Amino acid sequence: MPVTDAQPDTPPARRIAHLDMDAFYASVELLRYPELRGLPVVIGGSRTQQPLQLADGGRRFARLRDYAGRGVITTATYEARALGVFSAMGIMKAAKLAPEAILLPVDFPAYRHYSRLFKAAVAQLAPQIEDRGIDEIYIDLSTLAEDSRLLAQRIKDAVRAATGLSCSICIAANKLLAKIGSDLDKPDGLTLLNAEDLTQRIWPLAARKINGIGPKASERLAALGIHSIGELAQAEAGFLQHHFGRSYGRWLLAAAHGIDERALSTSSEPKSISRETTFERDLHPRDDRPELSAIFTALCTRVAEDLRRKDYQGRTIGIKLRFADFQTVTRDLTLPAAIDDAQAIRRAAGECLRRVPLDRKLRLLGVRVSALSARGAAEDEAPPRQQELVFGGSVDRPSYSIRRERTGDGSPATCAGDHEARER
DNA sequence: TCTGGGGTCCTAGGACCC
DNA sequence: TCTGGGGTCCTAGGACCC
Repeated sequence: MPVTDAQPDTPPARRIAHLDMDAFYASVELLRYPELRGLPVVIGGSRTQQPLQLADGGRRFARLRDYAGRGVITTATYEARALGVFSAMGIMKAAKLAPEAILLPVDFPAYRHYSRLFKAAVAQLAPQIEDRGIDEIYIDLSTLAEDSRLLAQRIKDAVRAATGLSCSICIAANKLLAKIGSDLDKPDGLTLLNAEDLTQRIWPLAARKINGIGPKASERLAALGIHSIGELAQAEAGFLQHHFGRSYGRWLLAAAHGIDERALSTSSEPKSISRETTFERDLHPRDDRPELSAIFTALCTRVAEDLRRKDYQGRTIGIKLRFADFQTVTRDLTLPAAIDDAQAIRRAAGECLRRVPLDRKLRLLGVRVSALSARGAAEDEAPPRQQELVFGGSVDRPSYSIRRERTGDGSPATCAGDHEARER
């Protein structure tokens, strides 16, 4: 028999690693402030004070109890987590649990620097990498020959050599399992999962541990008596599809059985660029109009700077408002051509704003640009008409329909197409 | 002393086209 | 005029992730 490549029933086994840096932001800060090692330290807050340099060479750090404001915790060291303090917790709440914990401001440039270092170190050993944010990646090891444990240890060593930081890593058959596995032995973990581990090590875990089952879905599952991944795996397909829809229901069951065929996505383009801010105090569109107006314009300016820096422009401009009661609304507007300058963004965002009734206090304002394209040919557009830029006010230009404008300017293919349609 | 900021993806309805 | 249907674009909201 000639050798063929047809082996339909046994696809080659994949080896996928998930690597997650341990308490990443906090660990970077400990490199800078080694005297904080072993202490409960949290990173977060919007206006957190920098450590104070003392005359004797020492430093004075802010404590959680000193904080007043609306910030949340971004990262906590394991010592702080032991006190019940976790990511996304309001700082004021965390201060009740651990008033003496050290509080440091976030320093994204520093974290991005270490992020690049660890990713570059891994890429030296295994180039097939999917970026999953600042502190985690997937790595496809399928084409490498080396033993999994040795490979994982080499990757961990390389990350530590490049950054001085520890990470947790899991090698499994797919992204879903590798992601769950990297959390099993944190910090500084090294976990290998094979097919037999599914029932023993995965099924006892909470369904919430599956990437894609969030707070809402896990709550609904719990209401149906499903708490663990194993319980989810035993559920009837029809039952899950009835309660969660066809698509999500099917996915839930497959995930619980450890099935995940997704390939790594080794490159991607941004889909949107946005800036938003939560105010220190709630602002009223009428009483605080000048302040809101200034914030709104500043957000547009920052988005425009981001676009320029990254060489993108966008056709869809959107706003996000969060009222004092936390109700959130969005409005967006698609323009005939992509833009990237602050004034044009401000005008379009202003149009969006006029479609929201502004009768209540706001806590957040955001501006987003999507439908992005690389900045290039279409840079020379007619200069935008001057208009008064006021927050939510009546601007003397009438609100306009983009849909009308688009059909109005007549795309070349329209007429011929119309005829053909009527012929039928 | 409630609840950050930057993202992605999905759903669903209406407009519009063929 | 109603019937029928598929496809795309736009908009709004929501779940989820880091």
